[in-house]
Amino acid sequence: MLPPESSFATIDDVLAGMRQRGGRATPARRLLLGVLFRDRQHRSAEDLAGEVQALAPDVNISTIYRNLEEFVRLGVVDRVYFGGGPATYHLSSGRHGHLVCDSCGGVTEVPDEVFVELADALAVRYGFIADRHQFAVAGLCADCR
Amino acid sequence: MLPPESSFATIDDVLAGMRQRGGRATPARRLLLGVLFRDRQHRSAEDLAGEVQALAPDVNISTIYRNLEEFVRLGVVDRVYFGGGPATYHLSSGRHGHLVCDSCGGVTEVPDEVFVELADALAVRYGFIADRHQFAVAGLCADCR
DNA sequence: CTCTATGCAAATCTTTTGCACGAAC
DNA sequence: GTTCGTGCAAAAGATTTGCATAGAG
Repeated sequence: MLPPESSFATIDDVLAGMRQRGGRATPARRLLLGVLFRDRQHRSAEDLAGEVQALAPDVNISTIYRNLEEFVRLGVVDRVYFGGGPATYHLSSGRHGHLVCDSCGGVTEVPDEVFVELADALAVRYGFIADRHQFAVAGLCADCR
Repeated sequence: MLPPESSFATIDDVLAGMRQRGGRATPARRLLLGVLFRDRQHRSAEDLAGEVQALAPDVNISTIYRNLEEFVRLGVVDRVYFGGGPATYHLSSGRHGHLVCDSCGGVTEVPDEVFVELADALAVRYGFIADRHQFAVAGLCADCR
């Protein structure tokens, strides 16, 4: 019943997946994937662009956006919106939720199990299928309250 | 233990609250409150501006933003961010969560009870105090799946 | 050689801000 | 009369798009 975990374990896996769809393995994609695989934190498109540009200064941010979009479609990357700020992206790893602190902006990842009960209740009572990759709860973290 | 429900039942209640803080009861505020009280749906600042401007065409959208900000601070209005779109605002009514459909964009309000269990679990296990006015879960609604 | 991806610039959309004037108290 | 609120215009931040060209297959 659970949807499968991402089947892309390496950068070349992803690029192979893109080629199957008629896409191409470009240096910009390789670099962006390198940055995404190197560190699984939640980063904005601008952050990611900065890290890619440290390696290849003329990769444009519009290329970053276009490729992130593509990776999200492929299921390689999750996009999560926190509050009003920019979207954040991270490698689609184990299903998890996000606790976003309104005060310090910090993000805590919490395992999926915590949300199972809620997700089931929503399914049963409202016929609503929660997207478990996008769970984000706003509030105050332990440090800030 | 539960924080109190909003103590502003009418437009004049709110304006009185503003005066206590050294603020003023202006026509623009009265109109915006009128629009907010008339219909408790979730609307963007632009939507609200449109409805106010139908009554007073030269109320500027920056005034709408400034007043919404003020109302949020006062606890009169809740601001909720859905996905990447514009923030939505609605009168701070009974505590509730939001189910946002990724497909049709519809918003379903669900009573707070559904989230109590999760909020308690987050508090106990992570020391995280969830903001119950901002609960928003993304997924697919009953109609769209 | 073909067609996709990229760089660059400009456009779009949402929200915020500076400033001078008008209005509430 | 003060001080706060407003309109207007401009700025700011995030993201998207058009177009000509470079480059992957």
